[in-house]
Parts: sequence; C-alpha cells; structure tokens
Amino acid sequence: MPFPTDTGRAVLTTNIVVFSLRDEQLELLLVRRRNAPFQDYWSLPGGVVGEDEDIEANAMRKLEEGTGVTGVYLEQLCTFGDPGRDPRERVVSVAYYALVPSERLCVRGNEGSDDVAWFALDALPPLAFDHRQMVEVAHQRLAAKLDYSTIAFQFMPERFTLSDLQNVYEMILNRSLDKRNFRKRMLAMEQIRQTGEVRRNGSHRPARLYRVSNPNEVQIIK
Amino acid sequence: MPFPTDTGRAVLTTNIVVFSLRDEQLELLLVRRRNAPFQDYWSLPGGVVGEDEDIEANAMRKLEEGTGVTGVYLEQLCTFGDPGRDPRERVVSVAYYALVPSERLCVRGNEGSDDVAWFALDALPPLAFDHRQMVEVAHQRLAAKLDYSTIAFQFMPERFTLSDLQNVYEMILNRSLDKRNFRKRMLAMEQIRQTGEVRRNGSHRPARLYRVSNPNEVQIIK
DNA sequence: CTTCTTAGTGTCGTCCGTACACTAACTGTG
DNA sequence: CACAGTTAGTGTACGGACGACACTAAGAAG
Repeated sequence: MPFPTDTGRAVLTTNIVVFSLRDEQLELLLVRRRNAPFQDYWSLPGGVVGEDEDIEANAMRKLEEGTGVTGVYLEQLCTFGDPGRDPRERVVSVAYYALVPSERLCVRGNEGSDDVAWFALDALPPLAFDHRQMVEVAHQRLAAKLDYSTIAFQFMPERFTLSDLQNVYEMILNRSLDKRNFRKRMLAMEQIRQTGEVRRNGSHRPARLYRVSNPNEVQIIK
Repeated sequence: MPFPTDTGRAVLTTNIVVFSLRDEQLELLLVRRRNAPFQDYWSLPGGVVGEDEDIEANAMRKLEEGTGVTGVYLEQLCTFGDPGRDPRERVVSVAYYALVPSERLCVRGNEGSDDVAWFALDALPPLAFDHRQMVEVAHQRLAAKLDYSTIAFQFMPERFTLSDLQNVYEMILNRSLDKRNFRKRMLAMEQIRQTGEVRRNGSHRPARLYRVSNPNEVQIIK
C-alpha cells in the first residue's frame, strides 16, 4: 500500500555542530546565510539531504565541504522538527555533532570566504532557526561524554602533551581541574602512551609527548 | 528563498518502543501490519506525522492510541532514515521510547484486537523495517539510564515494594542484583518514601510499600 | 646565576560499590 | 499448634576511585 497521496512531506536537512580547538579555545564552525529567512545570520553548517542520500553521509559531506577535513568523529544528536521552525515549509533537521582535531585545520580548507568562520563557543553571535538549541544540546552531550568515554582524544593531534589534553577538558567543562588528579586518571585508563619525545615550547621545562593507542575508536570506559 | 522545487521530500513518521512490565517480565507493545510491505509482520507502533503536527506530539498520540494511557515518560531516541528502509519511498522515522507503569495497563485500552499485543523483550517475533534496531538502541539507552537517573520509577505503580523495584532493574539489566546493596542504593538517593503500609502477598512476611517522592520528574543523579 | 615559567610528581582521607549470611514475619498444612 | 516453606529485611568489612593539597625539575631569557 502506498502512502496516502495527501500525506504531508517534509524537507529533510542536517545540521552539524562542528567543534574544534583553536588558540586554546573551544570554537564552532558557522556559516553566514545569504538568503531569507534569517538572511545574514550565522547558522550551523548543513543542508538538504539528497533524494537517495544517507542522512549521516549527508552530514559528513557537508562537514567536509565546510572544513576540508575527512574522517572525523561524527555522532547523531537529536532531531528537530517543530512545525514552524522554518517559516517557509515543514523542514525537519537531523542534528549531528563533530569533533575536528586542531592540527587538521592548519590547512584551512575553503575557509577563505567571509561566509564561513570559527567562533568561540562562549561568544557566539545570534543564530538562525533553532540552531542555538542544537549547540546547547551538543555541548551538554560532549561534556557528559568526557566522563565516561575517550571522546576527548578526537580533538588531539597525533602527538600532544598532557597539558594540551587537560586544556581540552577544561575548555569543554568550563572549569579548571587539578593537574595531578587529571594525569593520574588519564594514565590509569591506559589509552595513551608516551612517545619518548618532548616538546620545547618556551622558556621552561619541556613537556613529554603522548599519542593515543587507538585513535580511531571512541571507547566507553568504566 | 524557497527550497528548490526538485528537492526530494520525505515522509516523516514516528515509531515508539513502548516498554512495560507485565507478569514480572519486560514487554514491548507491537502492532501487526495489515498491508505490504512487511504484511503480517509485527512492528512498532507509530505513524505518519501530520502536516502541522509536532513530532513528539505525534509520538505521544500514537502511544495513547495504542495503550489508552496518557502522560507517560517519552524520550526521543534516534532518527532512522536510510534510503531504502521503506521500499515504497523515502521515509524518515524519528524513534522514541516510552515507559508505561504496569498498573495503568489493567484498563487494557483498545487491546481487544488481534493486531496489538505485548511481547516479552527476549522473545520478540521478527519485526518489520529496521524496528529491531530501534528496539536494541532503546534497550541500551534504558539500561544505561538506570545507572544515573531515576528513570526506573516510571515503571512503578503508585505504591510498590523494594522487591518490585529490584525486579525492574533485574529485568532491564538482565542480571540479578544483590538485595542488600540494591536497597542501600535506592534508599540513599532519597527519592522514595515509606507509606507505612504493607502488602500481604502470600504465605510469607509482608512487604513494606513505598512511593516515589517526585513521580513526575526523572532526575539525573550523581 | 637569577628569575620566570611550565612540567611533573605522591599521600592521605573519604566515599562508594561490592561481597557476603542470617533473622523476621507470615501462611498453609499435617 | 508446630513445622515447613517462602519472601522481606538487615550490617559489616574490604578495596578502589576521587579529591584536596605543595613542592621540585627543567629549560630559556636576561
């Protein structure tokens, strides 16, 4: 049996909350809208899902278009579909969030235009549609996952110091952590290993470099 | 700017994984399909979201139609939208899960027909579409939430014994728990109170009855 | 060689989770 | 009315995780 012909159809879109760490800050990738509604507002990257396109594949594609980076961590967040969230017609958006390691941004994808930019999470401009809500949910989820998974490693470059890692935690949780306890906890979970190298950074003691044992999987711990 | 006219639209549906406890078992509400595709298969309740209907409101409505019960716990789970998950056309389903207190089922809503029935979670028939996957995700989420929220109380009738409650945990986690530790933990979180009454149940010591302090909120604990 | 700055380290108390076995209260039966 | 059967109810002790807390190490710059 086909669906009744008078059944309402909805436009299906994705939006991605893209987190990265730049300049020791937790930042989000935003795109400026060229058209109404919300013309000139900043918004989350995303777009309309193609006729035969997988939803997550669409999100990944949009993410790659925005950052020039492939293969990063991407997870479905929540679906937003209030009638009226888009004044034009019924639009349902599946929200995702993604974590981009800072090192991979140095290439600066197609960020040349004025229409794509990074903003500090704590200094976002007003956002189009319900995107602000998506950001809140994503941030909460991310913070929660720090506690019981290895998700934070997705931000790290191949080699990093424990201070780098602690910064990630502090940025996301928005509070400072005790250095000794933090290191104890990180080393106890046996997911990172010393490389034997150090990084000289300024006029002070150099820091040991570590790498993630299993960079491609986010593990649930405890 | 309107959306391009050649943009694919999708049919938007909901599906709800409805959990309840019947006969000391964790059970799911299923609906038999009358039509192709998957004719005569059992499937999760749900349906097409109306033109101007909120998605969650639709899920709640479908849930009420299936169980005759109102105001139960309902949470968005995940969105399934693989092209091809429905052979007819592009159908995107927002999955929810719901918890129905056992007491409220005694009224036996419109369960008269052969087309709606409860199945033990560990003895489900083959399900239509990707509904089996939805069930897995819902079960995992529910089990995870037992650890850090008061979600289990949503299953309980107004008055219940600690053994009743322990049964809920054991059913969901699929393993047995230590009675003393369980009671200690439940009482420690100060979310349930003695009523002063007892329940006589058989030829053995009667059990004290408890009630939930804040039945209408699921709290995150610790 | 002194100053500045970040890296790196250990202990101790507290709380939480877990393992573990017996008594209490009631009913039904012989 | 005693006994068997069944479920309800209780406390302790150990180990592991977490949090608070302050000093030394190594290098660069002047």
